[in-house]
Amino acid sequence: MRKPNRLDKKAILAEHFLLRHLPSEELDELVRHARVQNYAKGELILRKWSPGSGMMAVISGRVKICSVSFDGKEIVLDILRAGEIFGEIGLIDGGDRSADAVALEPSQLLILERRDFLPFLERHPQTCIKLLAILCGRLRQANGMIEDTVFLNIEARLARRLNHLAERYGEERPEGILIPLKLSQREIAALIGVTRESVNKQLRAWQEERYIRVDRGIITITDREAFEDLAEAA
Amino acid sequence: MRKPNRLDKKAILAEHFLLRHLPSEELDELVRHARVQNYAKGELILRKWSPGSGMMAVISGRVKICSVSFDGKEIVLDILRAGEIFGEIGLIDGGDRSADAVALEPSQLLILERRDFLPFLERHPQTCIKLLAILCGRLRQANGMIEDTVFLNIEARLARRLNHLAERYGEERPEGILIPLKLSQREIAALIGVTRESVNKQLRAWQEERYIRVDRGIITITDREAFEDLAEAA
DNA sequence: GTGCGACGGTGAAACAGTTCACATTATTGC
DNA sequence: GCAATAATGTGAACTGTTTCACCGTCGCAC
Repeated sequence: MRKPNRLDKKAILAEHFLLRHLPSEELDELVRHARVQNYAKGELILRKWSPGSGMMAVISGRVKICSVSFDGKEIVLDILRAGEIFGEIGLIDGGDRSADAVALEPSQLLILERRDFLPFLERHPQTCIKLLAILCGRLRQANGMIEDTVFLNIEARLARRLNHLAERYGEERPEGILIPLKLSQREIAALIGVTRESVNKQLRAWQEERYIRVDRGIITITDREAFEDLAEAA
Repeated sequence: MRKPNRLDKKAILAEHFLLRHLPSEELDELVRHARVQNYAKGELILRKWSPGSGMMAVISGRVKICSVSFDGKEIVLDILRAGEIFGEIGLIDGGDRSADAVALEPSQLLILERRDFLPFLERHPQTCIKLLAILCGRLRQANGMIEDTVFLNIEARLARRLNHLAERYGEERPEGILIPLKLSQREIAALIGVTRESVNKQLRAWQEERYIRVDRGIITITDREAFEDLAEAA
């Protein structure tokens, strides 16, 4: 992966939702401070509780935001792809990281430091408001996750999560909607906070019923209707 | 409860964390639009999924933010007192309400509408950034709640929640730290998403062990140290 | 190719928490 | 003050999920 120069960085920033409306000179100002960094597959990008001050944008690759309990259980709060940002909480309140971030693939990130970005925010209320909107989205997602874990059993939770992934990343195929993420059953389990055995049994049952097809870890939802019912009911 | 006049409203707004730094004329501008409304105990203030556009600040009383499952189970996301705000998500992204809000006591709220406040935000980056900080706090809280429900058993979750309440609202007493909220066991159960029976048994066990004292629904943590251990361990 | 570690599959046993049923004690409204 | 209603207390049965133990298979490294 080659090192991007200033123009590349500007193009990346200009494309991002958060900054799309900014005039060229303003972008230049940000670019001067933006840093690009590469991470290997499996590499820890941010560690929970570490002092955090920057925000990252994913240029390429995939990053999971997760948290691990003292006894090794893992919960994945989100999986991010190119064009998405994370670590914005540390950017804004300057507090410690609230979760780990791990590269799921070789990934390239763009890093904006608090000391550079905060003054910028003060001068750009529009950007500030967009950031507010992003945080609102996160909050809605988090609250939904709380409700799901408290209200629903494994079957419904897994169905909902697969539906989410399908909506967000799904690709239409003759046989159904394909989720183009290679996820192990262990990773899927961490997405909803259950054991991989439970996920295994549920996926197997759904394959029996022809609701889904699984091909080397890639899931295709073949009976979309049945699946939405599952996600709505208890 | 008498109706506050313009000066009262201004005083209320001026006191609020979010707006504390604003010059007097700016406050006047907000006051012109701010509305005050009273709610009876148990009254529904906001309904989940309803179109929401305003933000509310609690002037007096107590408000719970909660969500109810199709089969009647309830989860309480937060309990707010005077000086705190809620509904800011609808204010910012204009989306539907993400939870119910219910008055736990006769409560007086101050309401700021999206159409009035959003333009104001654009002209006041400092206020915008403070709002960002508030959302970050909410997000940290929500993520913590997800971790707790996935990682911890009832004992630890309840201990942590009581510790939180103690830190946030607690009053020092000779016999320990008193949590000055009158909460039924059912309400406490909804705070951590379990049944009231489970809460009852746990509270009872802790009383046996002299970790807490309960007097007509008011809890006092008498052995603070033992309690922090409980909250830290699994 | 061979070995090795990760992944997927599966049943039996254990367990945490819920559900249910009912008794007792507070609180509230009239 | 008294009935109605809500809150608390508690044991027994039940159940969804985890834990554990084990097997076979796949993919990759050397």
